[in-house]
Amino acid sequence: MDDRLVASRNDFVELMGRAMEAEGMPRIGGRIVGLLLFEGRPYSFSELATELGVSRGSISSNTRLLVEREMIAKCSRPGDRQDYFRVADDLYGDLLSGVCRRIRRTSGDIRRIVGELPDEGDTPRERLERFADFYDAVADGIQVAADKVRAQRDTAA
Amino acid sequence: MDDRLVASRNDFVELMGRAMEAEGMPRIGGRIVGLLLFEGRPYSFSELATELGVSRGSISSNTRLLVEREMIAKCSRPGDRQDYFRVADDLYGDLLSGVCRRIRRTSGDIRRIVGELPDEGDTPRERLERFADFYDAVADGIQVAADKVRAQRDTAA
DNA sequence: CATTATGTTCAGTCAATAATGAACGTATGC
DNA sequence: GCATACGTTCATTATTGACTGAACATAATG
Repeated sequence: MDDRLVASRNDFVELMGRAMEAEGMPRIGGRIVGLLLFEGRPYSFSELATELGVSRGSISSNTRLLVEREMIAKCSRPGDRQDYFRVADDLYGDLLSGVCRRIRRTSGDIRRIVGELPDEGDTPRERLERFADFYDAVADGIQVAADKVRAQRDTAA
Repeated sequence: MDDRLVASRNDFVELMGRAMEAEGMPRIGGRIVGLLLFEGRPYSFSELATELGVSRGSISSNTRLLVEREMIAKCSRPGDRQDYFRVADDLYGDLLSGVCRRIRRTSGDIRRIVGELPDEGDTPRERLERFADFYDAVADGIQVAADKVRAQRDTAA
């Protein structure tokens, strides 16, 4: 393979690793997604381990995590015992939905706390409600974006 | 202070601590913001340390970080040497702008890598461009939300 | 049945970084 | 000038969580 292409690929894989890390997930998870995205074809379990130079244990736990979050999908091939992985059909939409869910969980937590505030006295009820509203507004916005992405994909297909 | 109110406050402070941690910032930073938001009044440097039960060193580094990110603001009082802190006027908008900036940086990184791909041959150019487009679309959406939040605040005031 | 391929689990290691607290510089008030 | 209050810095400690690799379970293959 072209040297420059390899260099680009490594850059991209590392970039995705760091981006994933910033989202609070293991770096290797991002590397896996990056590799699959860059190459645009399924990779086998062992291929992932050798290509990324990480332990099989890491591949096992990270692919499981990524499949759970629907960022990649497991697929198999007739006459081949290995597990293969590819990027999920709706990777973009699912990325957004995940962010969305996290935000809504936080807003829900805030509202739960507000609900337990004493009724009388000087409480921060209104301030906290506005804060929760803010979170929900952001989640709404992202949800719209996710729907848009899905619509676009469905039209293209 | 009412016991239940104290309990709620601790819950909220801890919630903000964890939320901030999820955003890749120190937990204490979130606790500071949570306390200021809940109480709705400025707190002095020492108050923050004693109230949150953390070292003065932590208060120093975390308030600096939060001021840099414009999530809180330093304010002073005539005839008082202490530093006081309050939530920033545009906390919400700045939170969103921060997220936005991070996303655009990633999309820029992707486009830089795409720009260095060899011209000919089978390259993932189009795939990666679509990925960068996705990131930008999300950033656009968040930017809109941030503007909306600012507009709302300016009307209310 | 022995061997090999495959993926999982988990105890231990390692690295990143948050938090502490003592030492320090500076300013204030007595 | 002395004592005190305030905030910063930085070396050290503690914590967290990713990663490894060996042991394991399972299934295919000859």
